[in-house]
Amino acid sequence: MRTYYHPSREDIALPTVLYALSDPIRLEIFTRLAHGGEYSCDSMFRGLPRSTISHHYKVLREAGIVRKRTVGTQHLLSLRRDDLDALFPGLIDAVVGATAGTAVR
Amino acid sequence: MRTYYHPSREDIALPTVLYALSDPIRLEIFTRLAHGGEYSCDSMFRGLPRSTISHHYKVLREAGIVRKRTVGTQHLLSLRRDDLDALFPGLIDAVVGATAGTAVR
DNA sequence: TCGATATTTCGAAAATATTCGAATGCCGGA
DNA sequence: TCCGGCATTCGAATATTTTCGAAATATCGA
Repeated sequence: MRTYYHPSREDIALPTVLYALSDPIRLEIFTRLAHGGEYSCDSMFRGLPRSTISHHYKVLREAGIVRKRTVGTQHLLSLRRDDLDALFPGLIDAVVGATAGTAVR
Repeated sequence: MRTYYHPSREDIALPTVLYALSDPIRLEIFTRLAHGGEYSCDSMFRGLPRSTISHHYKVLREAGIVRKRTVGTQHLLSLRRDDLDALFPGLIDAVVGATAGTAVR
């Protein structure tokens, strides 16, 4: 079973997190995950090349936003809500709330 | 008197805002402004070249985070808190709160 | 062990961002 | 009108990011 690098909680830095969320595709992945549950990578996006999506998963994972585990042949993503809420209280909710408006684009 | 481009409220987009805040220098400018008041550009940073700082001001201004007005020979910066709070409730406070911790780096 | 499925990694091209020194623009006062 | 102070803009070097196709990796089931 394959494992991936995940930063530990104390290595999650705010600028890195903000950067990771500043891309529309990543922001969309983030908001979907924020509504709960784990997603298979495959199930999230169609129409974009796999390698592009994979790149964005990596950015989110290395920023500490997302946790990834492998189950069989699938890779499941979930939000590191526990860590993010502990480090940056209110941030996730504010971002998720902000994307609910029209300003996301 | 010189005027600068400022996006109108409805043109402020979340990814752009998050991007602008994802640079440590800009994040620091942001948090200083978030504590209130207007700052002369000059008074904010010493030790870095003016042109570098000026570049970051521009990014913040064009993202809609900062308002800039010219008074005589000085340029004063202030946070567009009214717009940001209206568009993204809780976001400013969450980011400011997050920088209070050690995770800013 | 072979093939199918799910996803990553590599590599390279194009786009974008950062940094700084030098040159420039704007304003007020002598 | 010329000068000095404050800040921006230009231009160029460097670095980083984004994107995608092709090749590679990992796992499961027949």
